[in-house]
Order: sequence, then C-alpha cells, then structure tokens
Amino acid sequence: MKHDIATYQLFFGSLANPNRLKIVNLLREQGELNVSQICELTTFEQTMVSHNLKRLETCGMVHKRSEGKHRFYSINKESIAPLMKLIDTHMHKYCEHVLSKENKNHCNK
Amino acid sequence: MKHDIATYQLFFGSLANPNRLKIVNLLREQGELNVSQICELTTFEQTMVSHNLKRLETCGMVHKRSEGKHRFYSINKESIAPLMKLIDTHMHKYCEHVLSKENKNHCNK
DNA sequence: ATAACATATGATGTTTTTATCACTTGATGA
DNA sequence: TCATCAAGTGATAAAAACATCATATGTTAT
Repeated sequence: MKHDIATYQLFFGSLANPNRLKIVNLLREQGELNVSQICELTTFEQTMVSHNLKRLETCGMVHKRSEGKHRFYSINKESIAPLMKLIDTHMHKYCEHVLSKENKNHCNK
Repeated sequence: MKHDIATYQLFFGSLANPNRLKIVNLLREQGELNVSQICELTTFEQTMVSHNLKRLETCGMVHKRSEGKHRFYSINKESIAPLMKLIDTHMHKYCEHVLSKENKNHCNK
C-alpha cells in the first residue's frame, strides 16, 4: 500500500488537538450525542464544536445522524475505538514519563 | 484508565507532522538508520531531523542506540508498527475520499 | 409566512508549531 | 591535544492551526 503523507497528517492532526480529543473521549464514554449536548458537557462554544466535529467526520472518526433539528454524533466503533485502546496501551508503556504529575498518581488501572 | 489529554496531544501531534511522518515511514521500511542516513534518504537538514527524532523518542515511537559517533534509530516494533497498520486499514476504509488524486489511482493493494 | 431553535460556514486575528540559524557536545583519529 | 565528524540544543522568524465572530442554512411550530 502507498503511504499518502497528507492523509496521515489529516488523520493524526485531527487527534492532536485537545478540544477534539475531549470530544472524541466524550463520545467514547457517552455514546451518541448531539451538538448541544456536547457543548453542555464540555462547556465549549457551539461554532467550535461544529468545526471540530466536521473535521472528525472528514477523517471517518465519527458518524453523523440527523433527527429533526438535531445532528447526533457517535464514535466510529469499528475502527477508532480499538485504535484508541491500542494507543492507551502504548501510552501506558512508553509515555509514563511525560504524564502530567496529577494524573500520574491516581491513574488506577 | 484516566485519559490524560496532554499526553494524547503529544502523542498524536508527533505524527501530525509531514516530516516526522516521513521519518517514521522510512524507519518502518528500512529498519535501523542513523541520523546521517535519514538525512540522505529524506534530503532533510540534520538539525531538523535531530529535533524531530527527539520528539518521536519522547513519545516512545522510536528507539535509539549509540555506536561510536553514530546514533541509530529504529521504529518501536512492538507498539507503533501494529498501530500504524490499524491506521492504514482505517484510512483505506474511511479516508479514501480525502486521498490526493495522484495516490488514489496507483494505490495497489 | 415568520419566528425560534439547532447547526453549519467563511473570514480573520491570535496562538501554536515548525524549520532554520548559530552554537554546543561528544567521539574518533592524527 | 587538536582537528574533524556526527549529533544535539536553544532561540527565533515564519508558517500553520485554532477559536471566535458574524452570518447562513435548515427544521419545526405558530
């Protein structure tokens, strides 16, 4: 397979942003949420959430479902969920030393 | 497990850069290489390569081995190699639409 | 048809990230 | 021990990514 650097960059860049990361982790935990719910739970502005959800959708990280006025977003379970698990494992093994102090201590599991 | 957003950001940010990505893919393909060899093969400047390798090392994506004047770097096979494979699969399924035209065509496999 | 609500889009000033420059450190051999 | 080669470091100007603002679109209810 041919490595398309620009696509890798788009993919990883999508997860290299703290706000998008929070949205992704929120959807991992909460399942399907609409934009307003994401705004409430994160205290982020609506426009920012929309912009970031669009980017996540472009990369196939989340799915979108319309219902009336609402747009419901959910994590791509088939692909992103297991991927994030792999990364969690990697981070535990290799990124301990860069964990911020507060989290280092009460990191149960 | 506790999600440390800053660590995720560091991790993904490391792969969200085209030059680091090229270095990572080079090490995936070529195995162990020293700094000079990476410079030659990529035509990147030495200082840039050193800076970027340091970041990759911080995240546990590459290993470093000293031999005389040289520093040999290699991909973290246990963790990053399988991770990149998962991502390759994801990109093929969900990121086709964002692939640059040139690569779309002669993307065998 | 119009108001109200939910979400999306485009433009832009600001912040963050990056490559490069000048320099340092460390190792080998003369 | 001095010169040379290999690699690393810190500062900074330039480039890229970002949040926000103003506005647009689409949907439901009145």
